[in-house]
Amino acid sequence: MNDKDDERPMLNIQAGATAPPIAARAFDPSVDDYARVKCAIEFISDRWRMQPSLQDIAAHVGLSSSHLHQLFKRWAGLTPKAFLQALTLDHARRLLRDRASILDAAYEVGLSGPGRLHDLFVTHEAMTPGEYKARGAGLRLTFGFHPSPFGEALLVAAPRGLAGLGFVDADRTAALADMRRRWPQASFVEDEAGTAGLAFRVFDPVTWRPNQPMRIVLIGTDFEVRVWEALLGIPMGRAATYSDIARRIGRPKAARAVGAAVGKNPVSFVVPCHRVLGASGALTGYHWGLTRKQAIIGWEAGRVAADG
DNA sequence: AGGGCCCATCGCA
DNA sequence: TGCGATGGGCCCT
Repeated sequence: MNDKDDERPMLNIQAGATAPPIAARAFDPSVDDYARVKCAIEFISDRWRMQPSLQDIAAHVGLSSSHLHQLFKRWAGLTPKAFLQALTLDHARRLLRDRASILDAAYEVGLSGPGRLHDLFVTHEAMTPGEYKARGAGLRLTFGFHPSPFGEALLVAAPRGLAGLGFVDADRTAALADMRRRWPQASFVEDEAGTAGLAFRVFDPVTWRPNQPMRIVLIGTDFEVRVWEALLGIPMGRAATYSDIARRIGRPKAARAVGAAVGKNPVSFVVPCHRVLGASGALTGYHWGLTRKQAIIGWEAGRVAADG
């Protein structure tokens, strides 16, 4: 798949952009610098959920990116980017609290059953093995692009329910190609009006109600479907590790294979593959970009806090 | 063959 | 202690 990893260190050090404000240095650099570093730390702590770029932070404290980078590192001992990641990791670890019992509880309720608070209710069905092997032959899929809190989303609908959800980064073509690759034999028909309602429901938490669950269709191997079903048991605002999922589906040593299956989840966001983390709490990977994973996690943290 | 992994170990501060 | 780096095992496509 096209893994566009947007996690490159984002240091745009242009030759001309490095000149610090000379006037500011003239009187009391240390006090001034301290104030700026403090300001930067507060800024990052405040809005790590949005994953501000180095430039955002620099602009906020009134410095060039490279100057802030150097200054911050000198004072805080690590780069702004590293500091942001530390905050992020700390938050992710908190999400993992009670992760084992979370999956157990979900199982007792019945996967995706009613009773999970603050989440999109989902009923799912898997395609038959024959349908899976056909790679979508004879399957009519409609698709449409719609705005979402995480960039433009591509929704793919099968007659029985939502079959695919992805995101647009550079161009729509790439996102659509990604979906076509999953079911090469299926016919794809653009029907924006047809998928608009689905998109609206998926991304507007106000519309999430147990009495009208979201219907999704899971198309994959046996193993993959079991993994995806297990993902539906992780409540919003919580997280599990790859090995937790492996244990949950009765393959305690298959954590790595679980990782691969999670990565192939066709209905991202609705099947919450973003709630699976490495054992250390690190985010480790996301088909639609790690930054987006972070953004979704942050968005959910905000939702949970909002109606706490 | 090679992954969105994990655990044990081993060096460094 | 607490990290980062490494090596070997593991299991599904």
